[in-house]
Amino acid sequence: MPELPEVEVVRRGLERWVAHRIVAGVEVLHPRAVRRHPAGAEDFAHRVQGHRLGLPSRRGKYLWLPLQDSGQAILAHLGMSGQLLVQPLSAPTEKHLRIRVRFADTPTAAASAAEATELRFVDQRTFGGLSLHDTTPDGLPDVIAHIARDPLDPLFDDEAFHQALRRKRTTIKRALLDQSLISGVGNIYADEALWRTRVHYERPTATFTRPRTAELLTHVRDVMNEALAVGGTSFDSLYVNVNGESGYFDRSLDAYGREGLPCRRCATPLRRRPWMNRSSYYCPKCQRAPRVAS
DNA sequence: CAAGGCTCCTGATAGC
DNA sequence: TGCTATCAGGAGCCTT
Repeated sequence: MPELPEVEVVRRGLERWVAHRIVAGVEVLHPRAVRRHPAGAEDFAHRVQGHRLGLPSRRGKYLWLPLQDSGQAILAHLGMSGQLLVQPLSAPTEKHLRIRVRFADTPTAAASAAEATELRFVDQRTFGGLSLHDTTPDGLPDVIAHIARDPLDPLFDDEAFHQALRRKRTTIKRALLDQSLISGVGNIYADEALWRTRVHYERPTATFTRPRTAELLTHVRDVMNEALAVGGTSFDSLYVNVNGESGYFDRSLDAYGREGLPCRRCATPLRRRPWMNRSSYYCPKCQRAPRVAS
């Protein structure tokens, strides 16, 4: 379940291992992996071939690789289970390999042919994918213009976010997951930030005071930065960095996945509630349910 | 227009 | 043993 910290770990890996390399060829092994590329797999492969990759960027859970001197970028979303792996050419084909990107060069002059690497998009549940898009003057792929800046973006506007919460007629967890208000937050970090702020997931956003919004944003940023520092959250092999390694933040989670376990603040057993086709984990004592509007 | 619900997908796991 | 049901969930799209 890659959210902002996990995607940022992947972005950093791409920056180190594939930036500035020239694409020799692209092989699409599953059409669903390029479903956001309307012209299809063949068109995608053809248009990427021969271009040099620029520095990878990220907004929220989206990341993209600019194609130098083309005004276009390869946009990637990992969905539920997507992985971007930098693998030796000799590595066995993964069971869920969807797209393979070969390069014209080798990473260093000293690297032997056997050590040369390629980029692989592997995705078990096929919610993720790659696509090619024009970029706006500020370098953003045009199809994600509606995605808000994320809380780690220096240009994220805290006051505008607060005002948006005040205007909305919805509840706080829905707002945190609304990528057009704040991007990069998914189910795990939403539950973690709400637990830290002692706020119930169904609190109406219109009740948020400016200090409470500020506190929530601080906790969102803290939990994401702490996760980033240890390589992200991994429950299994579905989320890994570009070298196939797992992160360690799952050991630090206070709410998510802890149904029945004692709250680390007050020892009350945490609860899990079905919510929007997923689950919300919370402490029934620290995070009081809001009074139901009559 | 805003808000909320539906749907895509595969594999692990539980229950019978 | 082998079947079915359930769960994981991001975000585009559809309905209300």
